[in-house]
Amino acid sequence: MPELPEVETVVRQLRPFIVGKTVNTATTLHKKTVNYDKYFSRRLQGLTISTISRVGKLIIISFATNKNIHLLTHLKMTGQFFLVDKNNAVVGGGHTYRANDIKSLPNQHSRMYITFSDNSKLFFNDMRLFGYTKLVSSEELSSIITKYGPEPINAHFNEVIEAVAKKIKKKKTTIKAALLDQSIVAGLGNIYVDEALFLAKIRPTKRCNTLTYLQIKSVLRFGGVVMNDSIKVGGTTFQSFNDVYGKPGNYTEQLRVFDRSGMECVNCKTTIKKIKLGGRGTHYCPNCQK
DNA sequence: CGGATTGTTCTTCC
DNA sequence: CGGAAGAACAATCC
Repeated sequence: MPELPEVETVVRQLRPFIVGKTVNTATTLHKKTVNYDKYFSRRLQGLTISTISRVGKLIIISFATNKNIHLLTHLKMTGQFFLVDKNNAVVGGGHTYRANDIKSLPNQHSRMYITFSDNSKLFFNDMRLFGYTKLVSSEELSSIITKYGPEPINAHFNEVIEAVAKKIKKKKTTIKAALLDQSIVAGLGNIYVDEALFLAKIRPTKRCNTLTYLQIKSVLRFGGVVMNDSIKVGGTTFQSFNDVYGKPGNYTEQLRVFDRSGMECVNCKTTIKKIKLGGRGTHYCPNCQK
């Protein structure tokens, strides 16, 4: 599930723990996770982490000692990081999508872990194996980043909102599909798209080219609002997302339509409807959203 | 047991 | 060539 706010939460929590640390060993437990890179461990060994950042939902770890190598992580649906101290205790304890299976790591969902020179560890767990942690050059990284559209939470988003709206207006797909397209705007996923469309009073099924510029800009701005609000409380917990300390985010209780099918609309008490759109569960209020 | 599940990428069709 | 739609990826949970 992790969307931009959850990824941002993870990055902020990992940052003080891993920046400045030096990789002693990297252990691959599942080859797919590291993109079948035979030299994954060898390439990471001895590198000192300088920064951890994020573009959309993609996590980027860079190194002071070799500026041409970057560790890219996409959590996809079920990827999770866990920090373990030098005594092998999961920092902060906690739980995951299965309440008690991170008491000792690695466990059956651990796919890769890094042991730092101080003997602390960073685990990457991923039940469904869609996520990855792979090494790329600076050139590869740049070409990957250029494929991402602007983020609605960016302070300068207003300067590009017209251009983004223009792009969306030209499309014939549903507005939901356009908002999920990371090359148009980065960061929104299934949850925050449904939330933003609710606040903008637009049905997810509406075709882009039938919306006004005002409507398109409205839903883009609301996308920024819901993601910013979510970041403030540590993201949304739904099924599998927990922060690196194993705690759930608190935005779940603020969701207005997502996962609320059959419940009353917070505005008008109409029953929230759930449909399938583009293969994704889609939630909306049939009265508020036109 | 059938159907559902958060994201992205590839394939197929037009 | 390009956009749109749907499948595929894998392992669960309900």
